[in-house]
Amino acid sequence: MATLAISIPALRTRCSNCSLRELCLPVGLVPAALAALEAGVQALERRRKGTMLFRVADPFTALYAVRVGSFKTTILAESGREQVVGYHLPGDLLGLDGIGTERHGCSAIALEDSEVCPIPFANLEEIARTVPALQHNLCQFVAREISHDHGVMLLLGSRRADERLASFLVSLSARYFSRGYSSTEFTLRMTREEIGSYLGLSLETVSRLFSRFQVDGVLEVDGRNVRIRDMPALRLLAGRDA
Amino acid sequence: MATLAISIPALRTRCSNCSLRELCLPVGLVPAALAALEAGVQALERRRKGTMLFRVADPFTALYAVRVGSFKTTILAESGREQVVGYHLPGDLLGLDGIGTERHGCSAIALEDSEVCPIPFANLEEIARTVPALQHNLCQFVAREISHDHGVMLLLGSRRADERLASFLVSLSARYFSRGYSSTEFTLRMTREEIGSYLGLSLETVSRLFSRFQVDGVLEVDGRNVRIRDMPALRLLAGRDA
DNA sequence: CGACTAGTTGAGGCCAGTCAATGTTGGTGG
DNA sequence: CCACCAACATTGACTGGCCTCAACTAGTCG
Repeated sequence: MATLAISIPALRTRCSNCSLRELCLPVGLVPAALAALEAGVQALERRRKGTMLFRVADPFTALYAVRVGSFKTTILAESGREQVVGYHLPGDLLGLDGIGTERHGCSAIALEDSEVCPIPFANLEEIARTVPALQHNLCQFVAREISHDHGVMLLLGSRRADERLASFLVSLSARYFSRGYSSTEFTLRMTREEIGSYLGLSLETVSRLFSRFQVDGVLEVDGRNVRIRDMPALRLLAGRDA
Repeated sequence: MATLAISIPALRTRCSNCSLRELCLPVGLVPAALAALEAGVQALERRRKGTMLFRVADPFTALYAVRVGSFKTTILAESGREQVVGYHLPGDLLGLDGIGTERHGCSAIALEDSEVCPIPFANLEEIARTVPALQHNLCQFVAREISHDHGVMLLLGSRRADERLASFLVSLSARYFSRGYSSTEFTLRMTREEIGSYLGLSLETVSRLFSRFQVDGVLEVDGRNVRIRDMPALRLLAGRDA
């Protein structure tokens, strides 16, 4: 293609004009710091739907910022059973748990054709040495993941099935909203089985709940297209305890 | 007071001779870095059984290294329901999730009379700027917490009650062992209700399981004193899937 | 068109929660 | 010292929410 000469430089990551700047690692960095970060970030990488970005026990070399598309992260029990532990949208950072052990603790799989910015971790630490704000941001990102996981643990440990699904949808709604999309209408990128795995439920239970929510007038569901019709009711369900 | 002049230096934290050095933040630091870390660490703080070290939404100012005793960390659902999300032994770092939000995301409560080393976070970041190894260690600690939480999520999402309790005991056994204590005989510092809350089970179920494990010859249980009689069986139970 | 994947819905069973009674332990005050 | 109380723990009976198994439909792809 004649456009290739243009598209290659376009492929280079430019944190400074990235639309996700405010959601990603560069949050609040001054221009000089941004430039340093950019210098360490390589070209975008594409991943087709269903392919792996990294897998459990792979050596940890880089973090990945989701640019376009979405990913699930999964962990593997010794038994071979797999569980979804995360659902990642544009602006999210992937692979944070690898920092602790030098190896990835989970696998990341593209849920649709997607693009990520690989951020080599050695570079990142190097830059963080001279840019305290980046060091701070990095730690914050990692720590925020802990808070998030605690929320999921609360969900899995003490909520009923309908409350879990409601929480999942409310949280998803908020995440789409913060990315500039509709908070009431979106397309799920995961199967019922994957949602069930994430929420500690069987796929049949998830399916039944979608039906029930629709009958109750809380949702409009058409396959993976979801429209929230009664947000207060959904919030109530998500926030109440068992 | 004449003794005060003596007791104050005694109370000062000395990472360099701390018996927990290999489990705590100073892991692998060179002497010069250790000295810098020490300089920022304040006097030990004591907490009586049942008292709080910090509570949800408190401003985050410091990390705490457990020196003696044990703590539970709990989070609060909007409904007021409380769930235990962590069980912390000597050498563990408390409060990591506060880094992300400037406020503590959970409460820490002493399960027995305990002592902690408060590590002011502002100091820590300052030191980390000049001691890259410390910056690296800090990030690693935070990230390892994520891996740990993922393990708990797997437990809560896809394991049966007996598998959860077995996993809890195996993990506890390993943690005591790495601290130089017996891996087969220890005293639980949590009530059945707290264990249940951590594992997403009712206190009655936990109690019944302890009884069943005893009947099966896997454990010897006397209140909170536990002796593991058949470690392979316990591991088998912990590692198998539902 | 057949094979396959994803999703929906029904029937039945079991695991674990709830409710309740009782036992045990440790602390407190008369 | 003992009575009393509260917190913790154990055990039984019952129930119900969710899982499992299974059948059927719709959409997709070679």
